[in-house]
Amino acid sequence: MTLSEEDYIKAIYHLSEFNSKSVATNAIAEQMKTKPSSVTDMIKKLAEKSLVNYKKYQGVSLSEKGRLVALSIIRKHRLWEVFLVDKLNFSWDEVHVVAEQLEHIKSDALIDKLDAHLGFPKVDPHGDPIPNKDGVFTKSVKKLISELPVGSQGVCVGVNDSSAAFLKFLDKNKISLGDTFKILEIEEFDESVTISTRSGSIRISKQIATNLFLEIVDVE
Amino acid sequence: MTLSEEDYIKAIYHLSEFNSKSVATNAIAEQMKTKPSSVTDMIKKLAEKSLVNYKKYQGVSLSEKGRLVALSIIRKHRLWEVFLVDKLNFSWDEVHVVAEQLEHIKSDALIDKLDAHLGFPKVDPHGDPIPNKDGVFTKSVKKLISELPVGSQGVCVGVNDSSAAFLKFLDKNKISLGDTFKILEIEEFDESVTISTRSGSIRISKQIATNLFLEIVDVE
DNA sequence: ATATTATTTTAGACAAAACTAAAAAATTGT
DNA sequence: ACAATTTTTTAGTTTTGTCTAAAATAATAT
Repeated sequence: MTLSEEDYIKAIYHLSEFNSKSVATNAIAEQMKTKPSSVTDMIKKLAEKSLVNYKKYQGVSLSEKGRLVALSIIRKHRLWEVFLVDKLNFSWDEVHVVAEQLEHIKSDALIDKLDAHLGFPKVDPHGDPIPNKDGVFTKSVKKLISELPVGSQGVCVGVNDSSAAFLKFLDKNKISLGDTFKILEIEEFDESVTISTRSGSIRISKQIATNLFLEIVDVE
Repeated sequence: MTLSEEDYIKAIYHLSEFNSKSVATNAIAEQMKTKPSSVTDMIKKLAEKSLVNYKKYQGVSLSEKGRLVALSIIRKHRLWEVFLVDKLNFSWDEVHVVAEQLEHIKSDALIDKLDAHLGFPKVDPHGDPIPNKDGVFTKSVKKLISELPVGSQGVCVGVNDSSAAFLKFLDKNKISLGDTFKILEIEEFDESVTISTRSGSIRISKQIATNLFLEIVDVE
């Protein structure tokens, strides 16, 4: 597989991740920052190799073979992200670009050993699940803290309100994207939530809880 | 820099590492497993970018700029080799192929952090020195144990005699390529040598000492 | 010294992956 | 329903790195 082919497969995977229908040529062109005509050319090549299902003017979808290729690239990408953050002390938001290069390194032994070295992580630093060797993974869901029951656990991946005041609050309370939180208790009276963080547990108001997204795995 | 350009630069560096004269087109073609005509084409491109000094029919040599590019690739290659052996438990002889891919990853921050993570190693698992960011490195020399004075230290990188009997002896005494040895004592009477290994110290006969190569750094 | 051999370069072609411009098909608006 | 618009595909180039075949230069041998 060429580097370029792998990038197309990945793009098609991500574009069909949620709607699961066939993907438009234009959409791929936009994602890949290229022209629709180039996309058509590449799709034909991928169809030749039966990595995608393709009929003229009807868009494309990944074949089962293509889906497994996509998942193996995503597995590599996410494992490298864990490595960069956990072992090399990169921050949460710096790792994507480098991982885009590392994901194309071809060596099964390397990925197996990297996986073991990292302690077989289940999610990457953004809270996204890491597929196993056979492409199996637990889907994750992004939810507001206020929507979650006691006992839930997840990685903080986003905010609803990005006002300076709110970000300042987060900073003061040592809450950063990429942190793992667990819901310990929900106060019936005012719906404030107690969450555990690395540095202890804190109580946050309902208003805060409706502005913080957690990425949850294992919820099915 | 293209992947291909980087490979040519590296090939030219390695071919001129010892004789330091200009390198023949044919030699590069052989190293790169390609045809001389392709080499000429690429050399012209590298000359355009003033990475090499080139005059028709006269061979090529790296410019200072080219030499620094070569050393930065070699730095990356050797750091990754250390990572693969020290952190991922690859063995000595498995790492080269994977490192050939990893050396092309473009990110200064990555290499800096990898270097720190590995504890700023001076040599790779083969005993070859790792250039620093500015391309400075201590040359290494390959010598027989019998040629070295007491106090020398180096990585075992090769054998003179590769008979089954000799290799069996090495195995029995837990001597493997990639091990680091130090010369503790040389017995005047029979020129036998005591060396320290990871698992203690052993005495080897002169015959053994004239059949084991160490790669020595810092001898200059 | 010059004929023979070996090396290196040129010229012309090809495959991969992109592009532009134009044609074909599908979708949308009235 | 059909004209206008949008999307997709085709056709023909371009660039990068390779190739083969042939020409040019250098090295060698008698």
